[in-house]
Amino acid sequence: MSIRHGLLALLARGPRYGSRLRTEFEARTGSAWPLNVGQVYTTLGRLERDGLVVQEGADEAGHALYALTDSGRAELRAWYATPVERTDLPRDELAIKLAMAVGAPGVDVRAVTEAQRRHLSAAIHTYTRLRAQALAEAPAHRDELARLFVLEHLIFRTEAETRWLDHCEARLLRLAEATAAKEPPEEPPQAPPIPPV
Amino acid sequence: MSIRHGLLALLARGPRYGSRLRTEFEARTGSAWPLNVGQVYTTLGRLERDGLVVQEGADEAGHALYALTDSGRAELRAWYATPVERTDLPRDELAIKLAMAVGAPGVDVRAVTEAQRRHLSAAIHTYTRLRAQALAEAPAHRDELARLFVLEHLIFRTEAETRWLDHCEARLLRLAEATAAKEPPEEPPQAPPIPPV
DNA sequence: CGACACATGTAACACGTTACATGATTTG
DNA sequence: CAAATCATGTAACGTGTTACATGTGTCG
Repeated sequence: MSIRHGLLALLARGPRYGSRLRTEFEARTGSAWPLNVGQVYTTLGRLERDGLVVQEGADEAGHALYALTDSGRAELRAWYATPVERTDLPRDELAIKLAMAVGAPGVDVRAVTEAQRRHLSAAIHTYTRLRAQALAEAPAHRDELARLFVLEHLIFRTEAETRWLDHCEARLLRLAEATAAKEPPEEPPQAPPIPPV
Repeated sequence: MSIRHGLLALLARGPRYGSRLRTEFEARTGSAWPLNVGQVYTTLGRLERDGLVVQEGADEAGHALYALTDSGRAELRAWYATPVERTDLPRDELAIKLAMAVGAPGVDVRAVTEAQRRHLSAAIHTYTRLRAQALAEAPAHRDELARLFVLEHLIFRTEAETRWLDHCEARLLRLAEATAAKEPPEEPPQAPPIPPV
């Protein structure tokens, strides 16, 4: 639902045509998440279907303009006002991969984390370079600032992921040492209950 | 694609039936990302369609068993060996929301971050409570450990998001003070070029 | 004129998700 | 026996995504 709301947000500045929405979207997200042009039109179609947007009139240049409806404005207001729920975060692939790797037959958890860590390192490097460059040229207004925020979001997230990997490895090491003497039992008799979240 | 690979990973321990796969999946992800049973069957169907899995034989109890094919094993090996690419991370809704909120008409960025921060706070609280409880009862093996990792992943990520919000607010404040004297220009003449990532 | 970029769609598909429809088995 | 639970599907939909088909300018 990110694209839907992103487009609504851009339309809040006034009517826009499809191609321009793509440009502005990427200007703010800094091409961290590139947006296919076709996607804009399909999404606009669905927004129109749901009554959040109407196609009305045209540009001086003849571009087909889309504008918010009252419902659209209401939806947008609600989006800003409501925090992103913990429950609608998408599944994190890395977390799932590691969760599955623990104790899996023929899987070297260390190799998995190692490979991922290298990748994260490279990513951090790229991000910080971009950030320095973004900061150099006056992080003044609007789009530049938005782009900087997105970039820093990626940096914070990547750093956290790196620290998490370290943490997991450390715990695995400690556990391996602790159970070095007595051979660990192969299979627990029953699956333990799942704690509610 | 997380579910596909998650199921493949679980099948690496041996043939399983659908309902059991769901139980084991949630046992490892700690119900952070609950999995509808129906989803297991639809996904198994698609895995079978793609030749990564075959339905073969039955349980003593008559449960229909699914097993990995060679392709399935290869796919799984590739999954573990390849790091999660930066480019296939899903769009982050919070990042997009903030990027859109910057300088948006009639939007109080501060209110947005404030609401989100409250939510993150509550989440951290819940997570750490669960974590303490998980650590208390011997974080011994397999599923328990996996669940702990997932939980800690959520904690690290949430903390990072909180710090990021702080960071954004601080920057906004500084910027507001700096431009308090001279009124900021409303619209930059041209959209700046998008830096490659 | 030909190449290129811009602008607008649309068709097709993948995955995730839920709701519903059935059997079979257990248990009060 | 009735109710609850387990197990297995399937139908239907939503979003995201890409590939393709055009038209319309512009510029060398």
